[in-house]
Amino acid sequence: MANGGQGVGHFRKNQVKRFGTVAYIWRMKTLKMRKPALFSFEECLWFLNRNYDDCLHHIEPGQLSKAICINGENIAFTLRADEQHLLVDLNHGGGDNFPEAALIQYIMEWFDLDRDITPFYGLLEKNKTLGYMAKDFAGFRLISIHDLYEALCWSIIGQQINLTFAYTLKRRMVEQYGQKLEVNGQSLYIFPRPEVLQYATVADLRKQQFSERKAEYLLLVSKMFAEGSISQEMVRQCASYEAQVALLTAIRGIGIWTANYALMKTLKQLQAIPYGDVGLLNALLNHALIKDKKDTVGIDKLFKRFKGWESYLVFYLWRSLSSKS
DNA sequence: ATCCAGGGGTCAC
DNA sequence: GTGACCCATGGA
Repeated sequence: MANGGQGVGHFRKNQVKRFGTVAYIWRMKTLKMRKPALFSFEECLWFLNRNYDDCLHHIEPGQLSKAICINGENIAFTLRADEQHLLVDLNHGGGDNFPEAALIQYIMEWFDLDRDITPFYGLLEKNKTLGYMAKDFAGFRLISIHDLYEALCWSIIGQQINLTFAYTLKRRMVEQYGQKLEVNGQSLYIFPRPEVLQYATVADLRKQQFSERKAEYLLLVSKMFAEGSISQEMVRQCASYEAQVALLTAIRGIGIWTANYALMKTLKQLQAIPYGDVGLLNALLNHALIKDKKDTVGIDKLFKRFKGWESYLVFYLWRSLSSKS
């Protein structure tokens, strides 16, 4: 936690709010985190808000709200930014031992704030075709998914269907099996725990329009996480990146794409490339960096120049698929 | 209607 | 290890 320790909290106000017949009282507190160089909150916020309906956060102009579970406790927060800081408004259901340090750490990891991405920008600027990204996408960061289970479920959901539908499926799953926090009149959801989802049936998920296979994959992964036959720590402790890929792809439903996606988004293995990803391939075609979708030679050639920053290149290429117009 | 979507398993060779 | 085939369903 490089900058995280600088979080300075102070009470802002006390509020009483009513939801139905129940009144909740909570304190609002604002933490300040210094923004690192080459970080743009606006750029990340825009990406999170692209054209999709993500049920795991709520966005309003200039701010981003999310519910998470820290140390077994469900909390919610809202992120804003000023010139030099990220501002974190805490919404908390009670108790004086708010896990501030853990929340700051969460945000640091969410937007990859601990990383000096100067070397990546050096590589970008050297590239004739992609150099524009250093300017157009300045401050964009690898936005992570903290929980490996969630990342794997999300990538299984997203296999071979369009993203709009994928987000629809995720919302159905999360609204049925996840937890909901009502904050400032807004519903914020937390991704389901495997201990809960493991008891769903294929038929349950089929009703939500998951395919039979996907339902099987999701339930298998849920059972494995619930019983501990796979865990984030287990993957983290693998001796090598290759061993991590092997451990994950040994699970039915997790292929090379899914494994790399999860390793990139959760463990931030920057050498992870989600091979075969249609978005990646389309971005490469758009930039005329490959001849066709089978041009693996062209892909290898490009990524070789971005050694150690492959995931960042993938993420920036994905970013290039959506335009702000 | 037709092709595509941020794939993966299975099976033949 | 490579390639053909199937799965399933919404979007454009």
